[in-house]
Amino acid sequence: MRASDPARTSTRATHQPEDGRLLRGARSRARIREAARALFQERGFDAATLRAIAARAGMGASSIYRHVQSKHELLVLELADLQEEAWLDFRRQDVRATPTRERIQKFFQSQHELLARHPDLTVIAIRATTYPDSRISARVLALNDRTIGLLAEILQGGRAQGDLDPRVDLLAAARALFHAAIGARISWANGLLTESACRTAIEGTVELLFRGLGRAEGSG
Amino acid sequence: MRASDPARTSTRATHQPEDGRLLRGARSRARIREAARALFQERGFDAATLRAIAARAGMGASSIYRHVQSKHELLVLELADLQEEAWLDFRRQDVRATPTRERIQKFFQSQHELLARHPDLTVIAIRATTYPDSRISARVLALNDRTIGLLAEILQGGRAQGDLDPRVDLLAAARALFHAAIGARISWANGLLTESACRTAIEGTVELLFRGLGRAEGSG
DNA sequence: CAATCTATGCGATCCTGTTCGCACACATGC
DNA sequence: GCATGTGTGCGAACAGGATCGCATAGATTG
Repeated sequence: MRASDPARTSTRATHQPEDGRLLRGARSRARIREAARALFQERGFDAATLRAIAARAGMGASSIYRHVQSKHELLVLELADLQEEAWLDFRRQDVRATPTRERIQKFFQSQHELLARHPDLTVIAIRATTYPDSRISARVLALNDRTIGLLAEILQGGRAQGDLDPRVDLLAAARALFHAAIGARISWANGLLTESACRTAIEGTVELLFRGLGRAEGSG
Repeated sequence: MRASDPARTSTRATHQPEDGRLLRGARSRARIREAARALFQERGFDAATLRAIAARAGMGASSIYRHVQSKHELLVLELADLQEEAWLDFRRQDVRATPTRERIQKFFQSQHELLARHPDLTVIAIRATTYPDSRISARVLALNDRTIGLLAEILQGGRAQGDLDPRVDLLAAARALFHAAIGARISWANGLLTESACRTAIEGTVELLFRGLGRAEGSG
């Protein structure tokens, strides 16, 4: 087997925590991530060359692959951080008693606010999911699933309070919301939608799903 | 200005229709498309090298760029054909009098049947939309919009027959359906969903949107 | 026919993500 | 201290998509 496998974050049981090599590696990883983040922000993902990232991190390009499986992974790491941030942001201001629809809206707002500042994150993450046999693809999908899970959790709360039709498949609903939001963001990233139009579109989808498309007999 | 611009399909007014050069070009394009289609099918998009496509088409790799802007474009051409086929297939068996929900379901079935045979088409098309400054991205989005338009048209018919709540934004609904379907297909392409599970998921989304998420007072 | 323009084709080359083989540093076991 | 194993780094090389400059065949003009 090859020496180090970038997949695992090292630190085997046999190693002392102050192993010089591991410390060095950890510092390198930190420098790489910092360089990547800065360059993605400055030039965008595609224009941020791996060699440029490496240079800013003070190392050769190939060395990056000791710590990361692919360039996409660098972005996925950012995405994970940002998603965490969006969740914290949401949870901080979430009140479980508010109507479910509003809670969902708030969540998308939190997310949108952060994503709007990092145009690449959404789009390149989507791109990553189009390399089906790469491990990065699975990572992104897992992140997505976590977001979908949070949405489902909110919906679940709504059901418990009788806000929602008890028959609907909440996970399916969460997925639909999530993917619709992504669709809107792709349009935004491609310049077909302004940032606020994108937000409005997402809001519209939420309303749509909540109102229901079919004519509810007795509400027309 | 450069001589030939691959963007336009040549044939300027000044040229006779039997201009030998243009005929030759047309034949080359045909060979390229055939080679690309075959290799995409055999090996998948990523494994189908441009040099291999060129070889099978009987020309040098760089010559392809006389006729096409990028490798992605070769796929988009396939996608456009396939979409046309899906529409024809749908229209052939569509009966306007059937309930709207069923018509929508049928449409997705038509589409799904064709896409299931060409795993790359959906996924790589999505990837293409993640290169925001390329022209291919816009082409794919335009194709998507056409599909969304067709869905909206069906919904419109439903509204005319009183099947649907007159207040909903049909375009937004069409978009939501479309993007939810794409989301399911990405999962399918990544092996998280079997083909039939993917179809079921799409059906579920349609049902969901039609039933409506919010509790319709008087239906529980 | 000569001069010119245009559509097509080609090989060399570039760029960039990624892999490879080797070297070095540190840690561990004898 | 020496052999061995492991974590890290590097430069060279590879692969594949894209670009460039030049060549050629056919069309057009005079």
